Amino acid sequence: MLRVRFAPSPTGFLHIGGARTYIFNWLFARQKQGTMVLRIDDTDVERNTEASRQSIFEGLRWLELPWDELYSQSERSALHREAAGAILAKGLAYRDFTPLGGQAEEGEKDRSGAPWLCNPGQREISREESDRRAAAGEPFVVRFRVPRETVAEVRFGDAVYGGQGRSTGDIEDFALARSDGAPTYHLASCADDADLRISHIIRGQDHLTNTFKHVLIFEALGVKPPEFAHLPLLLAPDGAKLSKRRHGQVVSVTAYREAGFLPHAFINFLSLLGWSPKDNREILTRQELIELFSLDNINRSNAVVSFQEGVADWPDPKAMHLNGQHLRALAIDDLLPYVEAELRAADLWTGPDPAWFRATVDLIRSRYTTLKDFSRRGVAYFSDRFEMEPTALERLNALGARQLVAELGERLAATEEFTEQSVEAQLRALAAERGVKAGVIINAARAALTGQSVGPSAFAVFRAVGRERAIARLQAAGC
RNA sequence: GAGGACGUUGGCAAGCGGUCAAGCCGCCAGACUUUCAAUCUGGAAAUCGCGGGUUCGAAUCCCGUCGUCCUUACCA
Repeated sequence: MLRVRFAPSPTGFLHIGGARTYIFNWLFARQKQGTMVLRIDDTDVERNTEASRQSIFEGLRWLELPWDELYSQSERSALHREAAGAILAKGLAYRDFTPLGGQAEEGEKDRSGAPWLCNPGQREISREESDRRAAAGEPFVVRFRVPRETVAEVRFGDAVYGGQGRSTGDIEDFALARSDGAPTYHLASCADDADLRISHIIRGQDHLTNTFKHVLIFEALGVKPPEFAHLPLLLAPDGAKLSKRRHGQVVSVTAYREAGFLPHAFINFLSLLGWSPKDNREILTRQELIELFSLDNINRSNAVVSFQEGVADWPDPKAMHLNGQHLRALAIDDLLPYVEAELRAADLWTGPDPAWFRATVDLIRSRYTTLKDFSRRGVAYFSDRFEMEPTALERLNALGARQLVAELGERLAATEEFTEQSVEAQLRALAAERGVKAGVIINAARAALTGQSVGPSAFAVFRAVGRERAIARLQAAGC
């Protein structure tokens, strides 16, 4: 049974790198009929925040990619202590009584020589002495006894980066438990992965070198290590790792939601960062993504998210393009709920006639790229609170267009029939009578009806706006 | 400093020893159109980080070098 997990630590909002990791795990799990585990790695009590925890749930829920099981590491500390105790009992770890800060006291770490491996003498303390000092209350940190005498190299295979090996002489005696008894990330993570029977660990490449330690822990626990797949990192345009501090909101998942992204379009965009189906296809449905996803097709090089740094928090242009594509490709009925939510959020929801709403959304969506466009560029369709844009004003001011538009309004008011065909006939008749190009009135009418110089076919706009509102707007534009 | 990973046009990304190095986004132009978008067509943009080597032939193999990133905490 395949089981994967996403294990964020709640120390900041959910960023797009984390979201991509979750997406890859989810896709893999769904493809293999496996289980998606969400585990909040909150072992660092100091840095955890409830807001961050909520941000993770909020972001993940928005993606509409549900997890199957949920855990919090803080609720499993008994398991972690037990694991640390077991490794210690086996002699594969030892207590280090070096006072806290013993290393860092000299200030800057000495980077000029061989790497630090362990504190002198601590490895050799006998079990009896160790037990005695611990019982006496002397503080200690539990360190893994990296088997340098018996094992020359630690190895593991990575589905993305291939076979990895590292000399035990390059692996320091890392901590398993802190002096307050709390487990470290490495221990808690591995103990949980073992207990939760995680079969594949798919995570960021920043953990690639940590994996040697993890392999050691799994083996010490008497468990076969899971399969590993490390993902290339996501970088900012300047090549730096994405960070909230430096790059602001663009790196947070909620920023995309607020920018009017369709969850799936965002997923599609992220799935193409560090992975590709290799067959030129890019606009992919969720089902296609599930079917096509493969660990083998994950790249090894880091990918840059191309947002405009400094200018504004503007998403990657390709993400925008993908969103526009999905906005058009989605079955209209599947799109409606998103548009309704957007209009409600913008206080533009008036509970319109479903058939009208459906037709109108379908009419205008072809030139929109985000959900935000419905509440901004689309205001004139859903409310009367719209403003005349400068370019629209130009249309109205052309060649006495205002008078023509007002007259068209009067003629429409005098007729009962109001269809795209009837309006067009009347408009063209008016143009012919006045010796004006129909286009002038058409463009002016669109401007009067929507406040914009661009938009759908003007006659379709008449139908969408409706007879009463159209007449009123035409006449208002006349004066 | 040490260990590791990576380096194909502005971004994503095909390519895995053999045509003028795919495709997408973005950019420019044309077509279509009552406008815009979409769509279609065309264009500009890469000495495949750099230097050696192997080979009849290298982005693809080898060596070196530079750059970037990761790890090197009682943070995850």
